[in-house]
Amino acid sequence: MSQKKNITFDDIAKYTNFSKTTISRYFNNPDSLTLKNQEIIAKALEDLNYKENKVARILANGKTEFIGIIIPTLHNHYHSEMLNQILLTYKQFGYKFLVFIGNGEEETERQYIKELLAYKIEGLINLSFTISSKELADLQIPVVTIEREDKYVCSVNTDNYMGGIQATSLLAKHNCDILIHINTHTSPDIPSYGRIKGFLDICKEKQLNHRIIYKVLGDSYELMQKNLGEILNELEIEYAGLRKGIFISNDTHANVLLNLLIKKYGKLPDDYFIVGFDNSPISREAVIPISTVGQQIDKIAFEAVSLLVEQMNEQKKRKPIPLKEPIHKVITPLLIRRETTEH
Amino acid sequence: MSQKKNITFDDIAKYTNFSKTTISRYFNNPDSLTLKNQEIIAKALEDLNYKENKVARILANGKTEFIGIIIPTLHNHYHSEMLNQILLTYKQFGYKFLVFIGNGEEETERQYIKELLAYKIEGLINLSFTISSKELADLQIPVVTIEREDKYVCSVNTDNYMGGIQATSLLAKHNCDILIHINTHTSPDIPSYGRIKGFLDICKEKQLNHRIIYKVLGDSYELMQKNLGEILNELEIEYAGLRKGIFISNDTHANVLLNLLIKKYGKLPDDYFIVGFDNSPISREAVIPISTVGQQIDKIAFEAVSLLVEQMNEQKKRKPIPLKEPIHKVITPLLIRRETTEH
DNA sequence: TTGTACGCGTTATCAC
DNA sequence: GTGATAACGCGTACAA
Repeated sequence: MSQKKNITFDDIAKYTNFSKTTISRYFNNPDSLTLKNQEIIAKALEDLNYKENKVARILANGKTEFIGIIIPTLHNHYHSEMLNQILLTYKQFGYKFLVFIGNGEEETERQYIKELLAYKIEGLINLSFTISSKELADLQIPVVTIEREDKYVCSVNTDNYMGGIQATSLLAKHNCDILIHINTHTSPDIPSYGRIKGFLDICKEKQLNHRIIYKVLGDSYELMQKNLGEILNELEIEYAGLRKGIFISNDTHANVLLNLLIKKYGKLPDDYFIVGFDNSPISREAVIPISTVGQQIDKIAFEAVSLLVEQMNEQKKRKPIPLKEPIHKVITPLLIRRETTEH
Repeated sequence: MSQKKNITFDDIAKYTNFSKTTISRYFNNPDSLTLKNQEIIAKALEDLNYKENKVARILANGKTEFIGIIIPTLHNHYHSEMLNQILLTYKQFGYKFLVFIGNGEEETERQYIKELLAYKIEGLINLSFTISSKELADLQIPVVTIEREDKYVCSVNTDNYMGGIQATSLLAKHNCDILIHINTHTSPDIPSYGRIKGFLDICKEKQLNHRIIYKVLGDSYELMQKNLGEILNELEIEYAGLRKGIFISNDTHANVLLNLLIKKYGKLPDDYFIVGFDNSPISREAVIPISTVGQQIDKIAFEAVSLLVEQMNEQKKRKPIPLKEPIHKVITPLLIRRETTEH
């Protein structure tokens, strides 16, 4: 009925008395046609209401312009904003994104990667942490990881070490008697380990009294409250009367800690100084705006796609020269001072 | 060099002395082969390290299994969580998602849709509000919209009217002297208009003293603070000494309002009752957990994809029967009582 | 159960 | 500047 078949180059060729080849050239190298003929074809496209079919083009020239993304989740602001910024690069680079949520399930993610390869993605951006960089490197397509183990593949990461230094230095500047870092145990292979190292290095360099509390705080708000409540009780006893500088794993945790203090004291006590990490919305939206170390997500995303595009372009050459060593880019974080350190 | 060409059905056919057809059948209808031959082919796939090429399959059978998504932004929790839940449906339905961030730019979004059509998406999910449902209906592919004007296309929306009723009833139950709804002006075509209507209907039904304040609160935290500060000042004067029940457009705004009150009084005054909307993380993470109306994002996402899948399946039949009328599904919101109403 | 031949809608190569 | 023809890799009547 009205379900007329799609218009193809053949139809246009017949309609205009050109050959398919010429129609193709109209799209890919219009200058090789006379202006007049360009107009004729342009009109034919209008008349017949032609719609391009990039699937056929892919099969013919092998370029999908697809980038695959594996991301563990979108539940937290960091990940959703990163995806946001990655997707926005379409405007600059023209690559389309096929997105999968990995959820930390290794076998599932392996399956997703297989599916992505079946769709002939030209490159992969991986934010998930389950699959080793060795395995990713074996995929034989350009790969860029963000903020995860990256020994064998290209990556873009925040300069976590610098972040740790910034946060710790800020606390040190306030003459805290004890500097405390609250975090989970982290492997030195993971970029975020740098935060711990930065904290330790500054403390040692300045010979500051310090302590690291390793604890898994949990996924739910209730668990975080419980666990941080316990930590807080301990700190209150152990360091009563001392100026406490606390550098905590992220802003969500910082906010929980802050709320516990506010509930107990009605305000942030003068002997507490808190710095979070991420510059996530909660850090501004908290009752008392929280000082934090901001990751430049837009830059990270842009660099990741750039790095991938470079490699994908290399792949398209007749004799691609593979990278000898993976490239690791590092983006400086920004220290943001708010009221939890400047009261 | 090591860049040997991709293995195709032809290679496997030669290797196994079957025909291409048989190899194809191995994938699409394995039971039509003897078990022994299945094993032979399976082994050959291993030996040659075959990787499937779905692009070629698309060209041959026309099924891309692509769904396009246009989403205005991922900056707020509602949108990123919706995308999250939509992407997760891959496990159930197998459709892959091509995602574009529209950013509210009409012409850009039109461009994105064109690109999606060129990749032969089988259906489109639109969360953006710029392009009219009339225009979307003309695309000639199944479309489902979420929480936007939907006159001419299928949609899934929260039952905003019910949400308005829930929030207002909760405030009414607390014997507020004045019920206030703070929102931006909303067209009756938009689902969220139901919140306003629900508020009004309950107020009229119960003959409650009420007022709606229409105001654009702004995008930045600072602007919201300023605008809500002004509104609050006015309320404090106008309704001094009265029990004020405030139903406000969303949890972010509710939190700003709450923080303003806490800063002024050190606690939430007894004569204030606040209900937000969305059940976004901030509503639990606020100093005083905020009562809110929670949208069931997981259900909305699932229903949206289901609805789309049904239509896409219909399209694949020999004689697709188009829907006479667009289907509009409605998901009930959940009232969540927290401390801003239960103090 | 298996094979032959052709189609899907482009691009690439080589002619003219 | 333009055209004929062969890829690209798989699905599918139809035939055997």
